[in-house]
Order: sequence, then structure tokens, then C-alpha cells
Amino acid sequence: MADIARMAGVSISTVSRALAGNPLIPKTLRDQIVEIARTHGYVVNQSARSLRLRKTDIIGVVIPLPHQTGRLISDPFLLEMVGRLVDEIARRGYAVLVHKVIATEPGWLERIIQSQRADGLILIGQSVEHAALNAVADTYRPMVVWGAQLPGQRYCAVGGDHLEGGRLAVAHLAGLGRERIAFFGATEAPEAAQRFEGYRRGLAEAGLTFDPALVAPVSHSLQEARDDVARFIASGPSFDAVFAFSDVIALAALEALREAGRSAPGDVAVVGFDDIMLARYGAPPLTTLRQDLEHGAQTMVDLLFRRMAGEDAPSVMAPVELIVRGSSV
Amino acid sequence: MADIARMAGVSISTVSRALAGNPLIPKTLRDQIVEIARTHGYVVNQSARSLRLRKTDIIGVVIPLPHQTGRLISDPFLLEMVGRLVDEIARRGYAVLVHKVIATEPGWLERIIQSQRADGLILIGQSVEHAALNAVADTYRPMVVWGAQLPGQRYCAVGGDHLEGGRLAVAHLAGLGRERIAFFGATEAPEAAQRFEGYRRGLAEAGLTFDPALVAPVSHSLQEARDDVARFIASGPSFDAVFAFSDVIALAALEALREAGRSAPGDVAVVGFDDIMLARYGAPPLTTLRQDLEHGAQTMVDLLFRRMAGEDAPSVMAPVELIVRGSSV
DNA sequence: CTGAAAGCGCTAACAC
DNA sequence: GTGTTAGCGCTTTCAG
Repeated sequence: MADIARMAGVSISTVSRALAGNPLIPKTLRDQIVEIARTHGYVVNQSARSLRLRKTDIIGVVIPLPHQTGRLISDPFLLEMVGRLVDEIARRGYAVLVHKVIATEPGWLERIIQSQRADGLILIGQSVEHAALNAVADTYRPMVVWGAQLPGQRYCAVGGDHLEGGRLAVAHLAGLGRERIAFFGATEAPEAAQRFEGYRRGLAEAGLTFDPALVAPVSHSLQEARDDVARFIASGPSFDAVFAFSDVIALAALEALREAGRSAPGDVAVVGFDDIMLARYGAPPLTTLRQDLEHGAQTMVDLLFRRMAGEDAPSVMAPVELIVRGSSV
Repeated sequence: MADIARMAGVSISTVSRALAGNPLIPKTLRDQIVEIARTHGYVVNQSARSLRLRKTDIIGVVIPLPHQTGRLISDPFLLEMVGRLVDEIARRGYAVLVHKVIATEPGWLERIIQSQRADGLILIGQSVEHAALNAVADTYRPMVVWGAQLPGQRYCAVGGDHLEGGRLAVAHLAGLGRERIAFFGATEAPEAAQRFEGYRRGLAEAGLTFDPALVAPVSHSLQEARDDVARFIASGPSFDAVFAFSDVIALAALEALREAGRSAPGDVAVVGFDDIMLARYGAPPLTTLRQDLEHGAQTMVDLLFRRMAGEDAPSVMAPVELIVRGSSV
């Protein structure tokens, strides 16, 4: 910047002001300085700017991976979400810093916040302790979490209506005359717990009895899920429908069923959750509960910027929509 | 940091050294200081650190979007690539800054470099002028591009063997007895031009004549591509096979064919490129040329770090593999 | 082994 | 309007 100042025959402050578009500097001089900077390929150093301004123009997007799988972000839902967030954040002139963290290491959230590399944070998923988020939220405002709403929650969460989604799924399956409806997926994470709760309510409303033998804890990754489902099938419980925690699990279930010689939807009707791109293109295409990611990402970013501006933005629960495709009818 | 120093009864320099694990500070004192910092939730401010060290511990991943579509990163290939890169970069203790840029605005690359927000840059795709990349590469070393190798190229590029891929695709289709093989996709971008060139060579080697009427410029986005293909079908040229620039285009072609009442692979055999996740799950599953993204991302990151260390890492062309699935046989 | 002090590149009072 | 100057929070000579 000193160089530019020398070339323009002005002081550093004038250059700084001109480059910032400060109207105190006459328009002609400003343009002149901007032009000099441009031709010399000068751009303001962001580290210095951030240090001085205590503002980075960066939004952190945190992907907490459960367990110490030091591995792949391959989950299609996660990737779609990241894509949407990048779009939405870029529209506002901010860059996106993606953090992949192992959610089991304590203090990771505090570390990210304290490093002050981002002006705001979006966490994808609550795999963290609810309590840890609450604790952080008391002192750190610019944070939005993709996830479920929980009682006593003091952080800002955006997410689909998991409970209603579970209900709708089971109502749909029961309406088709299915009576032995299995649930595939973990039930610990808040989102999962709510979908599971919706499943149980759906059963109750349809006059079906809940059978714990039809609940299979299935991994979230496609490969492992397929094996988990295969084991479940082999272990013998009879079932004529599946409500899966996610589309990925539903797709894995379809594969495992095919390998076990059962047809879908003939022998077993399958419903997933999320409506990822893969859901539409499968054979059969997947009946699922659609979460509008574009809208979800938009909402999260919107709330985040309001919180960054000091407002106190509320949590939002987005509706989910049952999309009926070939895997259930 | 001053606070921590006061609490520990030492100077700021000592705290800085202790937190950096500098062995000049006795281990006990070091641990003590680290402990104080931990309990008080202190973490080094990265802006200040970066300013001082001229090093950010961030790798920039740039997604250049062609044209001024101020829109969505929805391309599955791009998303998978980003996921792989994040994994690979995170493994090395760096964070990832994702930039979405409109490649038509001149000077964007210089701006990103000069802002010094990242220690190195990975560009996904050469949609930029080859010349612009060459110019930048002369002065900016830590940059790796995902794309084709071009004559006179002075930047480091990693990518699949597009030409060979095109040849293999056509050889496969011709081997199945197909004689009117269409090419769907743009032919301007370097990757596309090479795949197209492979297509022409494949035709020649199979003794088929090249018919310009069978080359359809098709958009890269799923929706638009479907419409483009539908128009092509409606316009009447007879064809019994398609080599598509990408899996996304191939999937769009499958849809358009179905809507037009033509069967695949019966009436038209279809081959894509990339082997994205969607390819495997379609109906029919897609024959495609697999680019090993995991390996590609690994290679790019590896070369980038070598360049960051001052070494002069070479460009790499990765093999592609024909994966035969139901869409062609 | 430890501390004092300089300075990374920038912005914004505060003078003039 | 413009320049001078004081930091932002950190690391690292350099001196002790």
C-alpha cells in the first residue's frame, strides 16, 4: 500500500480511504488511485485488514463428523448442503471456510470461535452435546445450527420437522396396508430421536403396535449401512416396510433387499428422508421426506447475518414434504 | 495473550513460545502455560498470527463458474471433488476456503492470490483462459489446477486422460455394433475439446465416419441439458449411441430419451464421463469413464504442498477407466 | 532460558 | 481533504 501511495503521490491513509471508496476523497483522485492499484495488481492484504477491523468477511461452515472416522466427507446430503451454503454465502460477498472436525474431541467449537478466523459460524448437525452448544451460545452469538429444536435450547437452530416427517412416512406406509414397518438408523442424535418419535406416533395413530425387534441401528454410510441391513434381514424378523432415517440408508436398504431376493416395493416398501439428488434417480426412485435445502440454507444464512448484526434471530422449523415415488407404491 | 502472560507470571514472549511448543521453554512451564490457556479458553488469534507469519494455514479451493450464472453449485461432480479435497487438506491440518467465482470477470485470480488469504490454491477446472493461468503461474507457484494438459502449459495441472477416455467410450460403443454415435456437450473448454478429440479418433479407429450433425452442444446443468437433448432428438438425426461429456449430461440424455419413447440401451446406448455417485444408481446404471477423484484430490494436494515447499512439482495425467454398466449393454 | 522491543499491513481517530 | 500516528495481536530477533 505504501508503494501505491508513493506512486499516486499521496499518503497511505489516502490510499486506504480511496480503496475503501470513502467519499471523503474526491471521486477523481479515488478513481486514479484505484486504477494505479489495479494496474499494479495490488489488493489489500486480508490478514492485516482482519486484524485491524476484527472482521474477516468469512463465514465458517463446520462439518462435525461423528466418531473418529478420520475420513471422507462423502455423504451426499452433507455435500448438497455445503453447496447450497456456499452459494448463499457467496451471494453476500463472504467467503466460506470449511472445517471438518471430529466431534468427539472436546473444545473444538471453542477453538474455532476463539481463533477468530470467521465472523460467523454455521454448524451442520448437532452431533455435539446439546449442552455444549447451549454453553457456547450464551457468549457467542453469530452461530446457527442445522438441526432439531430441543427443549431449553438457547442456540439458534434451523431444521426440518423431523417428528412430523416420521409421522407422515408411517401414515403413508400404513395407508398402503403395510403393518410390519421397520425403522432403520441410529436413534441417539436429536434429529434421529425426533424422526424415531414420529415413527412411533405414526404407528400409534395407525393402530399398529410398536415392535422393538423392527428397530435396527444402521450406520449412516452407504457401504456400512448395506451390511447392517443385510445382517438385519438375515436375522429373521418379518417386515413389509421400512422407514429409513436418511435417503442414504434407504438406498442401502434397497440394495440389501435386492441382494436378499426381496422386491421393493412389492415385498418391502421403502421411505427415506432428505430427498437428495440420488433419491430421484434410483431404481426404483425413492419415496422420501423432502427437506428444502435451498430454502434451509437461505434461512440459516439469513438468520446468521441478522445475528451478526446484533439482532436476536429465532430458531426456525421448516416443513417437510412427503414425495411419493416408486419405492413405496 | 497478555492476560495469559500476567496469569502465568511470565512475559508475552514466553507465552507465545510455550503455546508454540518451543523447547526453549522448560517442559513444566510450558505445560503450565498451555493449561492456563486451555482453562481460560484462550486460542491464538489467527489474523494476527497470519499477518506476522505471512502464512494462513488455509488452502483456497476455487470453483470457477462459467458465464454469469450467479447460481448454484449443484453439480455433483464438483461437490464430490470439493468433499475429497476437504478431506485431503484437513488431513494435513489446513482449513479450506471455498471461493465461488464468475470466471468471466477478469482479474479474479490475481485478486484471490493478492489478498493472501490462502497459502496455496487449487482451481477446479480450466474454464479460465489458459493464457491467464500461464501468466499467473510464472510468478505464483503454489497453485494446482484440475484440468487438461495443454501444449506450452506452465502451470501445474492434474486431470484424467480425456482423450483416451473419449477413445475408449467410442471403441466400446462401436464394439457393440453401434454406428451412429452422437457426442453431447460443449467442445470449447480444454477438457471437453480433448474428450471430443478422443471421440473423433475413436470413430476413425472403428472405421466410422464423423458426422457433424451428431454433435450437439448441450448445457452442463441437468435441467437445461435435458431440454437440449430433447430438442436434438426432435430435430431428427438418427443415432443409436451417445457419448456424453459428463455423467450429468448422460443422465439428462437418459431422461430425454425415455420421454421421447426411446429405450436405453435398446434404441440408444449411453456412455458418460466421471463416474459420479449418481451414475451407479440410475435406471439403467450408467456406463462411464471413471476418474478416481480420491486419487485425483490426493495428487493435487500432494503436488500443492510440494510446490508450497518450493519444489517444482510436475503436472500429472491420471488414467481413466471404462466402467461398463446397463446403459450401454 | 527469558524479556523488551520491533514490526507484519492495515484503518481510523485526531490533528492540520 | 489529507497526513501523522497509534495500535490490532502476534512472533522473533536481540540482549541479557
